[in-house]
Amino acid sequence: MPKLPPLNALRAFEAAARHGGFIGASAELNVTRGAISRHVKLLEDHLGFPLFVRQAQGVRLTDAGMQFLPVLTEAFGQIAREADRLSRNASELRVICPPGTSIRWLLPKLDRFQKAYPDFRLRLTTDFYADGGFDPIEADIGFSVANWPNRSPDIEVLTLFPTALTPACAPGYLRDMALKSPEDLSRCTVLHDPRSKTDWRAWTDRFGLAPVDPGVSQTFPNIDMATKAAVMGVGVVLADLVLCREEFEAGALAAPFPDLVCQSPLGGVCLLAGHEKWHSPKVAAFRSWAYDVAEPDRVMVHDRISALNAEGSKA
Amino acid sequence: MPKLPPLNALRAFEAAARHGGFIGASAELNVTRGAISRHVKLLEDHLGFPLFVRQAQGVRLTDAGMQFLPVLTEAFGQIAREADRLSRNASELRVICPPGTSIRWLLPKLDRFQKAYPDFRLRLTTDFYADGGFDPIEADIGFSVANWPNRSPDIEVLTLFPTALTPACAPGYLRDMALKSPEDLSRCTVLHDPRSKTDWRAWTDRFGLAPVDPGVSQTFPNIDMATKAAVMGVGVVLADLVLCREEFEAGALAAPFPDLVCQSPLGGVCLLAGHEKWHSPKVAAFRSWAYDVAEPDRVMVHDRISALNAEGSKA
DNA sequence: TCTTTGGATAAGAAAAACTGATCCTAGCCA
DNA sequence: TGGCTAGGATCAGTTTTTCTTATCCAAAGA
Repeated sequence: MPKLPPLNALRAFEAAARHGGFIGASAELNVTRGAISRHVKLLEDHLGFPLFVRQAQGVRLTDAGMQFLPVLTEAFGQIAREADRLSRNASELRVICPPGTSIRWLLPKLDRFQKAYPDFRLRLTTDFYADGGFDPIEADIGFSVANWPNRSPDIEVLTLFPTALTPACAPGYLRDMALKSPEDLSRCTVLHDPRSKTDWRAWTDRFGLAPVDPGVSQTFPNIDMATKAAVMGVGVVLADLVLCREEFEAGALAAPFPDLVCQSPLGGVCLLAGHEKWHSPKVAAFRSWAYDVAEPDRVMVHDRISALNAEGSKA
Repeated sequence: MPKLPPLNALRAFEAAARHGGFIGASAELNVTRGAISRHVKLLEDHLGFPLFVRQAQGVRLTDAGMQFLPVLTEAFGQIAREADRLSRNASELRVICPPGTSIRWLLPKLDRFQKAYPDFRLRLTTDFYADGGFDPIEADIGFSVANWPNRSPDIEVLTLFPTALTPACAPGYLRDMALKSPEDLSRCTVLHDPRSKTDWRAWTDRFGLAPVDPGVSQTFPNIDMATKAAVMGVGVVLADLVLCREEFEAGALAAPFPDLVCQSPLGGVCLLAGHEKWHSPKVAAFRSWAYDVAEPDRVMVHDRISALNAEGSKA
């Protein structure tokens, strides 16, 4: 096994050869001429043959030096490029998040993340099947629900906030339809997203009600569109207190049965990633940030649920 | 232009990754575990991401580390192999020498060179047109004559000894032919090598003689064969006092006209090489050795010529 | 001849790398 | 359960390396 010459001397020689002199190399490496001179001499002593011919006006490569240079340039270049690529990769945080959670919760907060961690370049995809995007496998961290079935065992999970559900519609719609009791929902238009059939069932089950069998229902590709339709007065949506928090607080959505709040059987919104990625610095930074940012939502849901429980036991 | 990480740290990481642990690396690099640990940490800090996952029973490469390792191994390998190749190359001394000079002068002395410089592996070729040998252009140093026409100007030359010529033949031949004066040569068989026609002419010119026009002449491919034929009593050769020194001293060759010694117009036997090779350590070693070894021959020819000059002016 | 360019060199200062000792953690084994 | 072991991390102190600063020096050009 051939032995490796002193590496810093190799670098000094490579720079000197590339610049055609020690002065150029000393500028590139931020050292003095003397340092380069000593490095080159050391390397020549190590190799046992000269790399430069010393002339009055500088140096000229020997044949051996001429043969050595391209090998070094290429080798160092490969190392530098790969190190750079890996660094870029490490500073790029690839997040995958379903469209509803993304638009209604994550996106409005992301600029705060960028301010807090300006070194990370965040790439978000909301489309698990995107062509032009990145493979979900390649993502560093993803948003999901806590009780997703068949979760691989070495995946780490952190719940950001529980999913608390209650029917909601535009205030005008509520007035027009005169919604007094859950049975009145049969007269309404129910606005679905792909998850909400299970959730409606959980909601009726939770409060011992008959399944809701509306006259009209519409299905939207995600929770955001269903919610927007509800705000426009199209019908009733099973709203997430957190994801629809803004609409509730602005009065754009009203809850006809504010006491009938249940949690989703799929669990709350959570972050998840494989063990190694989970503990990488960039993902650790993101999840700690996300957990902090979700604090008010966790508190809000918690307070609401406890208040209802207290009221229920009091009644 | 991507920046190069600390090179010694890279080497430490590469060794550690290859050995699957810091202890193996510390053995390979002859340092302690702690040194490897610090190097790896330094590199991780520089890159901004971890290369190893630390576990109770040692370390495991991260994805990034796994991607980095083969690049480093390959780059370091290329450097080490090329350095090794160049070192071997530098220790190989390629000498080109005409057959006569080679057999009659150089070869008998070469074992002394090997003893003096055991690190050099000497490759000698006597054939400028050899197929299996090496290109004369690739030779490090060559033997020639000092006054070769059209010599390229940046070629350095060192004359080892002058070429002093006088006719010579076996003592029996001399007796049988009763050689008394140069004119008697016309009765002899003259033994030629490719150079000797010019030299005969120089010899006759030098002493104001008519050109030798022998009844019989034979031509040999090199001076060694012509000399051997002369020793066998075939005819007369224009002998070089140095190259035929052994035969003269052993009495195998006799000079019919010992006072008629001239120097070759082509000059003495010399070493030559391009400027750069000339000053390389291995060639410098060889030529200084060769010059020393040629000392007795220089002295012998010098003494002989001065003696003749003194005698000539006295007469 | 004098100046400029570019490298070589040496002494001392600064930085780095290394060692040796000690600490720490997780698995292992009785 | 607790000691044992393997393998790293860390720290203080020392050794080595490396760098700088300040001269030299040689050759080319003005």
